[in-house]
Amino acid sequence: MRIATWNVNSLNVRLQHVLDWLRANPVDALCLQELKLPDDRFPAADLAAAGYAAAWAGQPTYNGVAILTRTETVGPPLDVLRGNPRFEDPQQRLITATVAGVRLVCAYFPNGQSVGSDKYAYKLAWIDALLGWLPELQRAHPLLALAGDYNIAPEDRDVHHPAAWAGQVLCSEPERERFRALVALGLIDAFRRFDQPDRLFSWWDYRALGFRRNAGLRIDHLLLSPALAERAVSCTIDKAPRRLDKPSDHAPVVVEIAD
DNA sequence: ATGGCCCGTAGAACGGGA
Repeated sequence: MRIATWNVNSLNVRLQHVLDWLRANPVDALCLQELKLPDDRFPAADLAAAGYAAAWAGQPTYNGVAILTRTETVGPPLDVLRGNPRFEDPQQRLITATVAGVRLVCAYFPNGQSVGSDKYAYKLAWIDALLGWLPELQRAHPLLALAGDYNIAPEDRDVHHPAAWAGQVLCSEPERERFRALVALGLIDAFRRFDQPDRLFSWWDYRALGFRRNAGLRIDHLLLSPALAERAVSCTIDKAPRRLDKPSDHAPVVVEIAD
């Protein structure tokens, strides 16, 4: 099966890009972040017509996450859970479902704005709460995937200009420590299991010709439990949608898992 | 050198993103 994650920066604006991408890349599960629409405006009918069922958690203006599943191959998302049961949060940033036996967590980590800000403190607390919840999930689900926009570039090689980003939000040591804490729980960064080109990122700033200059960061990740990681056969970042008119600033990340 | 865009809500700018 193939699992993908993509921050679409408004599903309303990007619906056609998602439909086009799914037609060309009929993954079995697609995690979406930054829907930026309330639940009653989620385009379930358009996705169903394209062969995808969905579970979503939206809100007006900000955040919002969804898990799409290819009905023909894996059926609808099962046992859907919104949010983290250990963290009361009005911001819709987490949705979990079972897809073909895999417990799939779709996450939109907080951005954090700037180191030392209130939003940064919220980011760290949010991640700590996720770290608190994951062991329970791991015990119940040997096949576990944590997919999404982490808003963390784990290492300097995930940053186009490490010196300029040193200590800044997305690259600060407390954030990177938490990424390593996720790995220390026993989760594996699917992307780094394989040979990858240098300077391949998943996000590029809209400003200053960021994509043209490849001024990007790798902040969208798929962490897999060992039982899943040992079955992974590839992990790729698809830059093609970033070249379209009115693109999302993020590219999809795809992992293929052997049967 | 600096800052450079995009989205939603609004009904003009502004908060937020990263």
